[in-house]
Amino acid sequence: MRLVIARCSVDYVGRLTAHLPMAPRLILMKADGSVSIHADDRAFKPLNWMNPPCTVRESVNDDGTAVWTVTHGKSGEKLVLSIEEVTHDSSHELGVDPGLQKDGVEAHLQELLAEHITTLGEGYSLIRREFPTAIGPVDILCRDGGGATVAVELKRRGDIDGVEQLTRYLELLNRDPALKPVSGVFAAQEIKPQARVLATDRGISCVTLDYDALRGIEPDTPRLF
Amino acid sequence: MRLVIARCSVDYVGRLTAHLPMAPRLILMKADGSVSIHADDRAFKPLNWMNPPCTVRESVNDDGTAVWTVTHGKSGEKLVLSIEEVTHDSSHELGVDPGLQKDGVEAHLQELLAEHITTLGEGYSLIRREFPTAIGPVDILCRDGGGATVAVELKRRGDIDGVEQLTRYLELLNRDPALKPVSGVFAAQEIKPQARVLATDRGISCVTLDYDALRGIEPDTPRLF
DNA sequence: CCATAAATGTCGATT
DNA sequence: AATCGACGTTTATGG
Repeated sequence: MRLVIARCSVDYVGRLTAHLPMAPRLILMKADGSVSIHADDRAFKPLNWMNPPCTVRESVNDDGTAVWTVTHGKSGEKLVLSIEEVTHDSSHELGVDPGLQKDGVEAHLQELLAEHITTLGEGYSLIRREFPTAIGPVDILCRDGGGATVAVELKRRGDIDGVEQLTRYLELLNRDPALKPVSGVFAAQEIKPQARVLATDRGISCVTLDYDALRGIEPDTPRLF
Repeated sequence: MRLVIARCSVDYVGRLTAHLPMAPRLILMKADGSVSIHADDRAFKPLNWMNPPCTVRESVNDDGTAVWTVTHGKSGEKLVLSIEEVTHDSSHELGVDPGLQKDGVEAHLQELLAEHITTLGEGYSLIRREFPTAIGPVDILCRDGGGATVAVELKRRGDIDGVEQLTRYLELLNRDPALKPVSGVFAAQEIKPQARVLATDRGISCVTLDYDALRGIEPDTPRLF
């Protein structure tokens, strides 16, 4: 990883055209070949960047300023840096990162809810996760206490488009005489007010999930070992 | 801007839970208060980060390792860094960045299509761009060769939610006796297969736009100067 | 490699 | 504060 602090101007030509006037910035060049140009704000987001795989060509202008041309072969995108005043330039060997362990993303929620399907109501039973349809997999398909089919759409944050998604599934599933009638459950850690209104309006029930609680309790069908 | 290269382990608790085992990384602390932890890959995306406004508290463990606790007051998110071996630590004054000038393709596309409305078909004529409705402006409203109203939704990338958006407009517009019947056109530089399927199922036609071609040809109504 | 859905999405405008 | 739409979205995953 190479860290350069320098006054630079940048031009990007690719999916759009962008220009950065000359100013002091951080140029971050990673071992994966990526280049990103950071100001002292915008949180972790760079002003400009180039994703790998890309190649960097260094040249020198007539007036002595260095020019780095970063090219992304596949897409034809190009990033051109003119570098005036280098305040800092250091390289560091970091090695391969052991990587990030995440817990609490949608996949985990789905696992947990499938394991604790009675969270949705007394007598519920799982049919299957990722139930395939022509327009994509339904997160969870199950039966309610009365044996009727229930389609569950799962989100970490329940927004209006999640309700739309579930609505599409329900429409399709209810065309199948073997499954019909299929009701819908919109389950999320947090459900936005408007999403709740839309869901209710469409006869879809909303369930707010408590991840920590789900993780804490015993599974519906305890393991044998 | 402070750049620290150090062996560190990181724990994030907030919207999800995440853990990074001890390894050498870049810790980037910006003047805006943000903190981000980078490995030598993943392009410009950090392994972990905290957005401003947040506060950093430095303390020292019993075994002498430094612990930085980054707290986001509003959301309750927390980032805890244990720092073992600092290889590099430097600070740099960058000042306020003059900022990025973008010349987007996006806005231009609407202009071009409005100018070349016959791209959609023989005899098409523009009613207006950004036609206002109660749920937001329709990108382009026009008439087809037979004089019937056509609503156009325009995207750079045509995804399924663009079709949903257009569907909502169409439903609304078709309640207006003066406009009815209104048909829909989904126009984008690239249309995803699933979006195309959904659009077709709803009687919405799809048009793939060629930005360069649109820019190259003469306008339908040539300018007088 | 293409298509699709998730993301600690982020970011900005608007209500 | 919530919503909506755009993003050079990026990233992971499954076919």
